[in-house]
Amino acid sequence: MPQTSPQTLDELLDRAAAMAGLSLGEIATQLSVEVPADLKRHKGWGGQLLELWLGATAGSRPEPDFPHLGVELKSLPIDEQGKPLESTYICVCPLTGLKGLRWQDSVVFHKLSRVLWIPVEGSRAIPVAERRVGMPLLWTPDDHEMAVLRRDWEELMEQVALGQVEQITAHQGEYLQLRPKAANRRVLTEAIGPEGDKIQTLPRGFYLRSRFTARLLAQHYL
DNA sequence: TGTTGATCATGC
DNA sequence: GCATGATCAACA
Repeated sequence: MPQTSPQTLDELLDRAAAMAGLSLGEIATQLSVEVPADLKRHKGWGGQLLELWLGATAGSRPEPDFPHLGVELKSLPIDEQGKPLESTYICVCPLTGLKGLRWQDSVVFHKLSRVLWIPVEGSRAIPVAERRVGMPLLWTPDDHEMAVLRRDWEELMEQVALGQVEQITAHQGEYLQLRPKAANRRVLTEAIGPEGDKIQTLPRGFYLRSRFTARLLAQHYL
């Protein structure tokens, strides 16, 4: 089924729809991929399985998974009630070279402009191979969502630009939050300091709160 | 029990 | 180290 990249949006959506109802084990078998016993040491396994099936190409580049279609793919782990179990990682947060950076030029804006959400059962009570894939949802933020995302982004980025990145907490932001994004707490990257100087700090990433993705799923599926 | 801060794997 | 894919697990 997979490997080649979908040429059109319809082709992508068809492939995604064809996955709905299948278990991760069934998909893995068709792709000749081994299923890990748990995800403790394979945290991105599910997402990468979906990428492989759907023919995503972007790899680790900071661009949408399907560049020619302008579509970002996100797997969304859900519980037995269909509610997201986790926040959703979007992209790293730039910490330097921020002069003149506008919302509409940001990676967050571009990645969230069109997202193909694929719910996947994520409860740890369900063996990984038995977790089922749900109906895909192609989503574009409506005006309200976009306005809130923009406000969150602008508030966070203003603090970053002002050298206050280390004062930012994951409590901030209504839909978007800024949290550590690194292999571990010893990782350092360059950022702007309080005096406009250069400092070394933990890399941060933008995440979508699960209460936001929960709202999104409820709106479109209920 | 929900969230925040920390962590794991991989490719380049 | 940075960017991708995320989930883990301690704590409020």
